[in-house]
Amino acid sequence: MDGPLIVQGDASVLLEVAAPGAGDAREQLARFAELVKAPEHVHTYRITPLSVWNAAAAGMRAEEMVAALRRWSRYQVPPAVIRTVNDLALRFGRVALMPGEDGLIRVAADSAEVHEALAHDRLLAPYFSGRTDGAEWLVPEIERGRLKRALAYAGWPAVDHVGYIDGVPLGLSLREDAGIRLRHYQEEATASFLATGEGVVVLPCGAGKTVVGMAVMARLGMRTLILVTSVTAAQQWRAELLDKTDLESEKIGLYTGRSKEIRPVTVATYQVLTHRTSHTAEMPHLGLLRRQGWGLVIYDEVHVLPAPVFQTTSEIQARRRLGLSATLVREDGLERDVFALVGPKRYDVPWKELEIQGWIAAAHCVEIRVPVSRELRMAYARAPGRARPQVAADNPQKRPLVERLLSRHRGLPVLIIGTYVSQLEALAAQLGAPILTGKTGQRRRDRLFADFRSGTLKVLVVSKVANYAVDLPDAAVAIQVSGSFGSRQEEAQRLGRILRPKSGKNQAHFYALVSQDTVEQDFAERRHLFLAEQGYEYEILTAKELTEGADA
DNA sequence: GATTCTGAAA
DNA sequence: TTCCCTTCAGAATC
Repeated sequence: MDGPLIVQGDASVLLEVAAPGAGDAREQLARFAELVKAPEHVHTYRITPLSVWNAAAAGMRAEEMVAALRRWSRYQVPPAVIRTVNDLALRFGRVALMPGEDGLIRVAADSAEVHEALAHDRLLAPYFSGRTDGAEWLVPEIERGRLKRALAYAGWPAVDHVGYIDGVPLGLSLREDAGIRLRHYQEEATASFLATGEGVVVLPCGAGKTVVGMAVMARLGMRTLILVTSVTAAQQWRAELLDKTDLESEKIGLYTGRSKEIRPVTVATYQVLTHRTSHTAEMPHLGLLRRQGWGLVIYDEVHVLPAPVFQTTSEIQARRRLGLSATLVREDGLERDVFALVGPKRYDVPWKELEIQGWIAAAHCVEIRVPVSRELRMAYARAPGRARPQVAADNPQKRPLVERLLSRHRGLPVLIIGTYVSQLEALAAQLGAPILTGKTGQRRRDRLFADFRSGTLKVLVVSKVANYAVDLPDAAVAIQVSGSFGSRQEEAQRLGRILRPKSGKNQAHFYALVSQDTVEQDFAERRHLFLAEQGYEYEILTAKELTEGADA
């Protein structure tokens, strides 16, 4: 009677963090349930259709999910929850899409009941009004994507056996002679993607997602379109391709605002694809995605894939599609579109596991509750709701704590990260550290990065550029002095800045400074979700405890 | 032709 | 709910 899980009838699951076996329980639970709350002692997970389907797509069976609940549950698992898990997991794959003739695909349910359910679903009616062939529906191939999306929203995610068209052949291979080898998890990720030809591979920052992309390209040997979030990321993909594969430089093209090269391997920004001159104008570059010849489309950072790209993606279901991401979490609720149109999750690995194997650094995460002076408390109370986050963040009592942390980690490279430029500018001036914001020109950026990398510069203050700048050097310590509206993605990015393996003790430190009893504390709690999801424990300290602890 | 600036969009 | 960063195209400048 001391299991770490409490499974409730509404399909929510409570995890008592300190209970024996909590670590193992979480690892198994996280494969098929979604974390929705993560305060100190009891974390709340929810079993959702999408969480179960993604687990099923990644190879987890219904019995394994039920067994995990039974094994770790403190009390008897409610039968309704077992039914829910079984029902959801078994729904995945009850409907199959198969190749047909005359530009049609066949849609088959595996039983009369499922067939009945589909036939009466209003979301699906538009697709099933045409021809049928016995127990199967015949749907035009062009509807393949929209149908899959509708099926996912209707609760019957389809397994797609229609197959893919091959792109124009393109020979390339990884430079194995130069020591470019796949790590075992990269090998597994590549294999699980290639077993189908669509889907998402989830790996932490710094774990070599691009290598998985290149391995897939090499095995397929076809022209490839790679979609990325920024010009810098595009340049990095090209550099990586040149470094790790035998592709010649003239076969790689960059398609951005500046250059419009279309080559056998083309790296394009999402932005250029979705750019339009006015609200109503069409998107002149979106056609790049539809061009003939691509045998593979890679969606880098698929968790930020913009909505218009989904639409076109639904039209190219006959191409192989690989999504790469550090997290499947989206803040806009389009997870189901990623699932239906790019594909389900094919592979992920808990960050903690990579940490144990030494592929990423271990992270010590601490939230420090900073007291709020009377004056600030008054200003906070008077401020209109929308101004409060900034008032709360801009707490002068954070500065001595930052200094404390700096002296504790003297000699290590430290990033001080925040949201509000004015706060950061003041802090940088007080600490005598240089600051990098969006306004900082590329030349100064390069110089700061170089100094930071070489170690002549130990402390760098950065604004939200830290969320975007892929060329920002890694650090061993991150101190977050303000964060925006509880974005889990942001937390993931910022933690990713310190996770690259360290020489010596493979240990990184992440501090979040939060004004006590303000909205900042609520935001922080939401952001922790991401960390807790990956199995990181968050230590919560008061400012007093921090100062006393530092002396010990 | 390359660089730098601008506003708009997201 | 915000603020921030980035990108794009087009125009101006050398």
